[in-house]
Amino acid sequence: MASSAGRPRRASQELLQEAAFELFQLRGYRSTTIEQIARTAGFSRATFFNCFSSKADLFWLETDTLIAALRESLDAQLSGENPLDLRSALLRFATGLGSDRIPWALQNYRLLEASDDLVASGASRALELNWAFVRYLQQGGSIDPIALHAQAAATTAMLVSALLGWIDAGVGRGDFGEHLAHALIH
Amino acid sequence: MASSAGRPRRASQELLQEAAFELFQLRGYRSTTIEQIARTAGFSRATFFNCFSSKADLFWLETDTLIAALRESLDAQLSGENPLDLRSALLRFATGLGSDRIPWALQNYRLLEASDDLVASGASRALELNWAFVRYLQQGGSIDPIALHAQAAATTAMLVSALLGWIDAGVGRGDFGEHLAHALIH
DNA sequence: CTATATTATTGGACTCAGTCTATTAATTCG
DNA sequence: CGAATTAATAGACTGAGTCCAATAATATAG
Repeated sequence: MASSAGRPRRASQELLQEAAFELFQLRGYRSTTIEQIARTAGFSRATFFNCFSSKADLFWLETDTLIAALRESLDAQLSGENPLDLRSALLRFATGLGSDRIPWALQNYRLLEASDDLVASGASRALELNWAFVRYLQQGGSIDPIALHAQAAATTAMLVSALLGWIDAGVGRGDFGEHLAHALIH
Repeated sequence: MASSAGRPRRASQELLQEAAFELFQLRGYRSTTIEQIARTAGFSRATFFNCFSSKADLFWLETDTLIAALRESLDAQLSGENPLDLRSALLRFATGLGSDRIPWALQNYRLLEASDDLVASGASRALELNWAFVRYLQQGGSIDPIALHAQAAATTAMLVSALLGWIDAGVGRGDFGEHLAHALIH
């Protein structure tokens, strides 16, 4: 078996992330160096780059799995009998979403302002969502491609806007689905 | 007079930009170093940072003046007698816009994919537009703030989507206003 | 038990962006 | 001519990200 050969793994994304978030809260994202993160977790800088390809990727770890879940949910819709329209499919996914499943990175999204690489990597996540929505709309009725891309982009923007607004609402915020329903016009 | 004292300026943003775009087309954005740009224009790396605070700022120079023009146009609307709604105000601005006034950077927006700092700086331009739209909508009717922010975000996204689609349409593309009218739903 | 293959960890060198400081060069004004 | 002012520059520094060579820890084959 190939998985049990060679020197066993000691480092993991989770261990590094744990150390990183502690330091981020202490000194902020920007002034926390990769060297510090790695050493705090008990590893070397080189090992950090065995687990993550950048400091920003570490930041988005949990968010990426949430996005993957959303994409799977959309795929499941499409392969079902009567797929919902995009708006309804998003609302269904959002309704099941408790405050406790929101990634640390999203809860602390204000950190984004502090660093260029965070903005860039955040934007690339938004673009990934956008492509998923484009594909979803393409499966539905055949619209003018310009309008289709515009609608996907609008949906992405409204989703992100709603998410950040919901997070800003603080601990007393209700269900995300309800909040999203207000934002997703048409 | 303070403007005529001291050593006269030789370097300018325009000179550096000219050299940069030539190199970008030759070797791409990422593999063109600031040192190369500065030396090609006949200056030192240090002087580059007297004119631009980053490599990305150089890229967006013309685009920033276009955005400023749009913002002025919106401000003029708001201070007039009967301000148009946001959609109409954007369409009016877009209609006067010929292919020749599109910045080099936007025409070559595919370079964005090559580099993180370009994505980040592009995203910050989009956010700037978004804030302008938020302010514009706030002057109009008083809507639910969630819906207002969502609509501003949607408008920003549709505008960018339409712009890139229009650029992709190539030399035969018609007026931008017409293209934008298809994308700006509701 | 020993040799070997395999994989993880590490150190170190390198490039480039961006920041900062001190120095030098070119000009105007008194 | 000298002083003040401002531009250009060199050079050192930090930190991200890449790359490679060396080493350490395991499994397995002989």
